[in-house]
Amino acid sequence: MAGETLPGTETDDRSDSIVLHVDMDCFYAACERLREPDLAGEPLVVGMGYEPGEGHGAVATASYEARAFGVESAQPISQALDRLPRLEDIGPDDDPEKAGYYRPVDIEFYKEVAAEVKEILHDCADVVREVSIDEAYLDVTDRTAWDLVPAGDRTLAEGYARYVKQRIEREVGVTASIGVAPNMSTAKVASDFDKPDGLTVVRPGEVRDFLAPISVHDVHGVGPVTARELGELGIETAGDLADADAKTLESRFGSRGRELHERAKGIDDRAVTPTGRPKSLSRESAFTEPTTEMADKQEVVRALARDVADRARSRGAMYRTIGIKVIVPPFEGNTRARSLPGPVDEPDLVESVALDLLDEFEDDRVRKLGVRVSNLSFAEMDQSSLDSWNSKTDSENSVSNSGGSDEPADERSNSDEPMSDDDTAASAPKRRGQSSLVEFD
DNA sequence: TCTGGGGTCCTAGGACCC
DNA sequence: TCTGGGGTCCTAGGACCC
Repeated sequence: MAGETLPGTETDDRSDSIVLHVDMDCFYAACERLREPDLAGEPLVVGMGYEPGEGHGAVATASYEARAFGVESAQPISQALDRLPRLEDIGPDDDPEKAGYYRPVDIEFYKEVAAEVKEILHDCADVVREVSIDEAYLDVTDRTAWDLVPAGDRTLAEGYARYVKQRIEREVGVTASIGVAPNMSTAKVASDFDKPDGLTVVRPGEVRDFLAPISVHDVHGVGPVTARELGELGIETAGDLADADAKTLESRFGSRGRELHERAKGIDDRAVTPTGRPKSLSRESAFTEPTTEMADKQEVVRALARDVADRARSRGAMYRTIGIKVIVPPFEGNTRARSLPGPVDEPDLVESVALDLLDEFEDDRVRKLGVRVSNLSFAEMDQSSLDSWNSKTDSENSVSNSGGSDEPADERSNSDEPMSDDDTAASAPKRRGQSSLVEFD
């Protein structure tokens, strides 16, 4: 039989993996400061809807200086302005030290900066899973080791992570926090442990002790609902969760319960896999004021449908399911969807199906509408054409295509992609809807 | 925290098939 | 046709993440 089964007591040889979780610090704000260095050290809020008369919108990223005033990610912009007025808006008697700078989300620019960071990440690891514009997992097992450096008590892995961190800062000019651990979920918690500009290393033997004092709120996959329910069971920390009865958790939370239990114990044998293709594409938009006007709703749905269809086409995606989302006050969501016999790329159909589904909500007051295509399939495109739509026009993440399909086979890591044969963003993106990825951190 | 936008995954019920 | 079980697909909703 094949060797390799011999020595370890562990059955799973992933337990000595080295995973980095790289999490950019206040990424949008950092990007703004890159092109506007005077913003350094100032309270800075990046978001939408802060201009007088705009009224609705939310904070995408607040710098730490702004957070000191109580401004937080995802906060309604009105609340942010209450806590930290814009410098432009304060009166002569107000203290300018208690006001801040606001900038609109400019996702295209952030993607450019992110692309520079990713280039470094791909250079530093064989497998990179990009989670979002500002976050990625790296499997660096083959690039470094858990061994201690010769005359010290630090690991080689720590040195390697420091090297990645420094390259990002030196070559791009923004900072990242990095968590190093034997698995993804622990690395994730570790990167969060010492933000900003942090580096936290959790060695294989230390995982459980490291996690134990962490609040369940900070366990990946635990949101407000689960945290509350766990609280009712007397489970407040990851340690409590790790010690909890597996059966109880599973009966109460289903398969997620088991997963959370494992995570809390520091067990996570998922391999770091490259970013896959998207499963759905959607676009949504909120009304300034909830409306019952069918004509208004239809107009919005038409625009969203066109946008989504454009985006699907530029990504080479065909869709089999078309759906809408209708949010009615206070904040109740409704979804409707229709599947087609086979995958299509037909913008007119997206529009007509979406409008059709909207009819059911003719009489409802509507706060927000969305259009979505899912059940995606991708025409075979060779990597170079993927890269070219990636680097020009239509706005999409240069992020998500780096993975092949699901087959692990195809190594494409060698040839540094022909990315740069980019023929100048020729056709101007017509009306690129300000997509706005929020960055929480 | 009265609430912006773009995603993922899971569950549960019903239809339908064998 | 009163009646068991397994599988798959579809829709809707919910929790969560960034």
